[in-house]
Amino acid sequence: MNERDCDLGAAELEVLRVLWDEGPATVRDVLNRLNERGRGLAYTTVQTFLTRLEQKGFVRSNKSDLAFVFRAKVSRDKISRSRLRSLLDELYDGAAGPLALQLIRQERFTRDEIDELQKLIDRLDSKGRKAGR
Amino acid sequence: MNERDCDLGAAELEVLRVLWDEGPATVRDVLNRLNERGRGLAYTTVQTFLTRLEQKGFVRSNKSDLAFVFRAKVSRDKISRSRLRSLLDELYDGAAGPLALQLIRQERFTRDEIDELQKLIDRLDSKGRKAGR
DNA sequence: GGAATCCTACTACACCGGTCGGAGGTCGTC
DNA sequence: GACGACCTCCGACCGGTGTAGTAGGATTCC
Repeated sequence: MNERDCDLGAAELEVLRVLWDEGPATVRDVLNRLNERGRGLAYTTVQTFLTRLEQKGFVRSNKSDLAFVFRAKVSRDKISRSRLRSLLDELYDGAAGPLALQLIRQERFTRDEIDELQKLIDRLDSKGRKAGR
Repeated sequence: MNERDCDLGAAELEVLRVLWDEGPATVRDVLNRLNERGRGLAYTTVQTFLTRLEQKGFVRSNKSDLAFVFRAKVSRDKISRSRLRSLLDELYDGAAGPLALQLIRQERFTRDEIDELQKLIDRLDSKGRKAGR
């Protein structure tokens, strides 16, 4: 679950996202969903991705009535954490500071997100201060 | 400079990092640096990476005295921004909030970084408040 | 001047990820 | 009971990335 991160190609991730967003789905479901989004793929391509995802342990399937139904075995958060970690390691030897600052500077946030961030920073702040002296 | 992001493999990035950290360097310099870090590579492998990086526009070289000297053409920040953006797009359709929260929750920060984060949040906060009402 | 050393250029190869096509089952319908 | 619509399984292809070997020019050093 650590190294596996990079085992996920961009297209495979797209497919996984459909499962996250839509819940359990068949090959055809996923295909339709992707086509709606303008991603033109062949049926068998999607199938390939799903079976590869299953081999890699990101997805599991049950044979239902007519077709296999696939569902995600890993959460978006888990992948996100792992990806984030890789990014930090690859670029900053694991230091989170630079990326965090960049992220806050560069991107936009909602009111709620800002409040939540504020809360988190407060916590860090007080903890740091206590430990620091 | 946008799509190019993914044009950078993990190993290529390692090489680029040496140029960021050490400044301009020859193939041998980079090789030595990587070997010090326990990364065992053949001379020609490093050479391949450097020439590929040059073809892709991430690096440029000048023939100096004996050997070519390579230097980075893109900054770590630029790559970082681009990578971060990809991550956001791939996982959250570009929304920065979830990742920011995760980052702050999951990672550790120095006192200075916390202070800096606090400053940035303050700015967001006041701006948001003004615009919000 | 021949050996050792260093550099560059070119080629090679395997693996992975993105993309499909075809062969061969099952099921509903006319 | 043949046809069409689906589904699954398996194999294939191609480009990119990681990794390296070899050939051959230049420099140095005895």
